[in-house]
Amino acid sequence: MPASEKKFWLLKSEPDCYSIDDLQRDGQTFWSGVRNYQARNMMRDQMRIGDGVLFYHSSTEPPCVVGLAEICGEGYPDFTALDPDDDHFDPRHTPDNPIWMMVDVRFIKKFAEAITLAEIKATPGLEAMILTQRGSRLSVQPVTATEWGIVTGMRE
DNA sequence: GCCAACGTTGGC
DNA sequence: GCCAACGTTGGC
Repeated sequence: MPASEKKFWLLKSEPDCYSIDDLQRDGQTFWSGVRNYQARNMMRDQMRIGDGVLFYHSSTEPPCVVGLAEICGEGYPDFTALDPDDDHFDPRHTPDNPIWMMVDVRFIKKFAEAITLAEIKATPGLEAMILTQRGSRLSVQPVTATEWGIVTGMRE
């Protein structure tokens, strides 16, 4: 796709649940279990194959961006919502009326040294990143092309 | 483990 | 449709 159409995202995951090492091992995965409407809407309406992804580990010490990935499959119903035994089961979600969506994500690289949240907060140009905003809990966040350039440039 | 911030739920 | 109560997230 033309560079101007490429979008960028930050995806949070608790590494105990699914880490960058898991993604490196698997090559690609489905980004299931998102149960927030704002995040759902972005996955359903805006993510396109080839979009860039900052892979972020949350609830770690320190929390950090640990590598890069890309969108390799566009929004489709999250089948984990159908499974009563799954933590993310939602009885309102049915095959005919799906509520929750997921995308596919492909591994690109793991940083030799993770970029900590503190480092990001201290970097000029990243003051407006959603990640650095107080109280920001969104697990799927848009990242501007400028922010993407600055963050990825920190480990080149 | 604490707790601020936020999203969701449900009574009215 | 308001809003208090509740549950969750996630940095610290």
